[in-house]
Amino acid sequence: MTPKKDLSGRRGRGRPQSFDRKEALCAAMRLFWDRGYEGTSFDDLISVMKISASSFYNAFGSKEALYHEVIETYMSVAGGWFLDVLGEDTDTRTVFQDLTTAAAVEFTRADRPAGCMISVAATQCSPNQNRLRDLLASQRTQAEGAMAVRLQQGLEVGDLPSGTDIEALAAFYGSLLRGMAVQARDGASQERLLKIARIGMNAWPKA
Amino acid sequence: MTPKKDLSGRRGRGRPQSFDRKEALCAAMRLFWDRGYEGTSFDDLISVMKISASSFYNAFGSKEALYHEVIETYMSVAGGWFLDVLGEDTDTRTVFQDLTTAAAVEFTRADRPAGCMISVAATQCSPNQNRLRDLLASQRTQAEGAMAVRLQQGLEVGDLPSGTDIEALAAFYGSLLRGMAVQARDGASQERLLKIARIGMNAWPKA
DNA sequence: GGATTTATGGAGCGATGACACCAAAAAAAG
DNA sequence: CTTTTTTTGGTGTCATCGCTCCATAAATCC
Repeated sequence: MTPKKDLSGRRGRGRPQSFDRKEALCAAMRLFWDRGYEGTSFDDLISVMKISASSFYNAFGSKEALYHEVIETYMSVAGGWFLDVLGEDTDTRTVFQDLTTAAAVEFTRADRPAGCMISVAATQCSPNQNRLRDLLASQRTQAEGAMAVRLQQGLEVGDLPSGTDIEALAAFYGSLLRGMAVQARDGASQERLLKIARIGMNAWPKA
Repeated sequence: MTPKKDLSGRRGRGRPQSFDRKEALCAAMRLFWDRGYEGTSFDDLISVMKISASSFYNAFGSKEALYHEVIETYMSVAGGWFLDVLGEDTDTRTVFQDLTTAAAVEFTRADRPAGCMISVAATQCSPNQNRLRDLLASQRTQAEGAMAVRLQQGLEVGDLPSGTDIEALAAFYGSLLRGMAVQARDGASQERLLKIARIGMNAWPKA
């Protein structure tokens, strides 16, 4: 019988929100991106979001609910390049070349935390956070699935040698991207990542 | 003027330790490996180590000191295969082929947590743990350095085309291994990792 | 205007985190 | 034996965690 509070920030009757929901969400994203879920404390969150504890729960429900929203935001904003590149209208090899070089660039942007928020998140965590870990793992798997789909198209069009193991190739590029994300977190430069990307393309199947 | 308590478990005068230090260390390793530093609570630790809080501090000093010991243990025990393979007396390509396939095997052993404890650790963490994060990052860098050394030897012996960018190649295989470690954590099978390893060897420089 | 609805500020809560203290226990040294 | 040294069990501490409650403020609806 809970009336299911509306958290989406719609305008209506009562007192209006005194902060910008999207801004707060982005601030939270940066912090989660940098420190991970467990490494980000509640107090630090409301501090960078510039809201009070009550406003926080009123607007976002809970730390975990906020994190879910942040992931969605990340996927559509900061991680949007991924699906964009996969959707490019060129041959399959060029798509993956662009994918790896774009990763090198995106993982080392000065205005954002290094690496990919999803790739490096919650590979180890306390048992309380197992649900979150599984969610992130499934996001990673989905990303790989999207690559596999594009590769499959390439196979059908003849961009790849028939008999190519699509799943394996997707897994390879998935591994490479995740590894690059970790390297970026460890401080690797863009040039370094670009070199890795270039070498990674040498593994592209020969005709 | 602190007398610097001896924590190494030597035998001497007083009451003897009622537990096996190495066993406790290995139990701690498994837990840290599985859950990471911040994800592992003190109470869980002393529980799997089967010792009391006092014994814990008496024998290991602190949670962080224990973690450092665990890392050393990991490097010499569970991660020993890495330097072993790098030290193999064969041509450079075979060494790296063995390295990637060994990683696929070691990352998916049924008797241990999946992936590499160092590769997947503390890429995101709270500011309190920045020192630990930097330590782990430097361990990862060192591992890559060891690969670079072996590649350089290969270059000098003629196993690699002259002009090969050694640092970049080491970075590539470093990325690949880290990515494989994350995949393993996400539940990838050994077969899958072996395929990734095989594809990764296609990136090996052509003469 | 008053009633209603929603957001805010501030104080505080229970649980858990890592750790400290101390008296008792168990060994070697004399 | 006594003394000395070290480990152990049990309890307590202090900070932080994520979260809740409540009175008040600010908007809309009638």
